[in-house]
Amino acid sequence: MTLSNREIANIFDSVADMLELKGEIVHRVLSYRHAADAIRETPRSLSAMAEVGELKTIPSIGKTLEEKIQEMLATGTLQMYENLKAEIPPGLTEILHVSGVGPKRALRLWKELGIADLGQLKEAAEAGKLRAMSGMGAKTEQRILEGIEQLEKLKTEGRTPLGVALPIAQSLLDLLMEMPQAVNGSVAGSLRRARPTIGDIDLLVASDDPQPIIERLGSLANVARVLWTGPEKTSVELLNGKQVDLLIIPPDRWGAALHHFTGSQAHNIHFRELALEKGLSLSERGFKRVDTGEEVLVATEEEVFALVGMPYIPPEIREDWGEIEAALENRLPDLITLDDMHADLHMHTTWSDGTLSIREMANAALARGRKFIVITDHSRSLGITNGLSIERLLAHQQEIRQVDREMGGKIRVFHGTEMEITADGTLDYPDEVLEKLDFVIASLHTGLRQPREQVTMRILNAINNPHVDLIGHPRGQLIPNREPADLDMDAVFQAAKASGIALEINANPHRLDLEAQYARRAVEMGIPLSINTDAHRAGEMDLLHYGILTARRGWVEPASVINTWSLERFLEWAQKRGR
DNA sequence: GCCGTTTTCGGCCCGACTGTTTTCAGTCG
Repeated sequence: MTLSNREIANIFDSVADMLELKGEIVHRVLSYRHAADAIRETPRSLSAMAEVGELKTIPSIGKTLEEKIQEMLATGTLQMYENLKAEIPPGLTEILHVSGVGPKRALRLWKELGIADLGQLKEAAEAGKLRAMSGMGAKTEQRILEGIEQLEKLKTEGRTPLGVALPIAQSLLDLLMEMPQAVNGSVAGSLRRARPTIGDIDLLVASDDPQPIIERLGSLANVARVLWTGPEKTSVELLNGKQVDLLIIPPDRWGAALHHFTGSQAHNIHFRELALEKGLSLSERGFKRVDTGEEVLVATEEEVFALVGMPYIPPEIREDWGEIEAALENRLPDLITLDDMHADLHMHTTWSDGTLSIREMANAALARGRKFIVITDHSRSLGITNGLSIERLLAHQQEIRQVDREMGGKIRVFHGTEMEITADGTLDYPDEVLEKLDFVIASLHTGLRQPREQVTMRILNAINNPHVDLIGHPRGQLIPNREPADLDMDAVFQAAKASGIALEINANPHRLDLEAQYARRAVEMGIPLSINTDAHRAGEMDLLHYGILTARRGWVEPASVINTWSLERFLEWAQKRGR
């Protein structure tokens, strides 16, 4: 059984933890961590890359780690890891992830108190045994207990989906920006980069008078308690348990601060190295000339980039996935925006599990400026959604044609389906039915936990059917708690490329599927993408921007997305696909 | 362990906060 990318990344992270506990130099530890992160963000399978000798094209993978990956692929294990596990109790790496416990403390907890896992740490802290150690007091003990609580909560609840955090953050920020002292404001952190899930909500406000703004946040209705407050920052916990960190920045330092707190950390490190090459040391407070020590304040992010000699890099792609090199060479992508979109090719009505009629959905789409839509109710085998029998599918078409006529050309309404790829891989409607439809989506909703070969075979079968135009939410993940299906994405992309089919970026914030790195790979291979809301009610049509954010993270330009095409071009493309 | 128009060795971002110190190590983002 070949190890997956995820499993290999997890082993590298464990190795990093154990090396850190052993007191290994920090840069060696970081090499393993960076490699683990890079592997998680790699859209191709390591085994396929190993076969063609391309492992070293992954950033942070050099000769040594390439060999270790090859060893894992060949043997299913890593001897070095096994040796480390014999030396360091594996449970000890768990307590390394408690906030307030680093490698030094973890090691001392083990050696001096015999604590080897999270449970033992909790027990000892509750019994007040930690404060006996030199350098540890009651406060540290308390902080560790809170850290354990936080970690346990994260395990049960998972991270916060973007679609939950962003509206909360934006509404809090709007309230703070009503203050006369607030000059400028932004969400920051992974939320501004639009990662699919985030930890804490980071807010930045520019002002010369922090206190009133800090007090305002603490007094808002959905704030449960103030966790901590200082002269320029504060942390609060919302009623829903989410933590919000607010930082107030002097307006003349805004650019540097916003850049710093947007990250990612990897982007910042790389960017600062470049700044140093230009004799500039960059921190969240601004630049400093290395030779004279003179401060150079930057009020806008544009100036931050300009001082290091590059154009503005949009926040969504600041992950150190090559954006800095691209900026230096003036080949940043012209990222897609919401304004580029004028079609939605995936939505449901009361014919299956939607809440509005075809007519109501058409009007809702028209009100949002869409020029054409496809009604794609579920197919017959998905009984729980009231999926359409062939007879109902044909009646469905009649009503759609009627609504399309009624709309008088203000918006075009087409007839499609979101057809099940059933558990045995057959498609839910025969070809002679599919060829009557304007547009066919095929999706997996069942059997997502099947073994890799089986689930991949099913999706390839759909891709290879000439009547299928789009694979809906290809990986089947649900954010934050359902993992994607174990698909061989290299095979999926190759088949998609060969068949000319499109792949979806499902805009629903619980899906965001394809995720950014896969979207980017698809574009690189010349596979068309389609960004759709999968709306079951009118309001869900307003979630389109999450799909746009995801596409932007994947370096997607408008031309790669069929929803940006003219009606004529879309129809011509769909015609060519077997009908 | 990675990486390279100041390359194959010697670097590897930067500052703030915390608690327990007696001048700073450890941790965090």
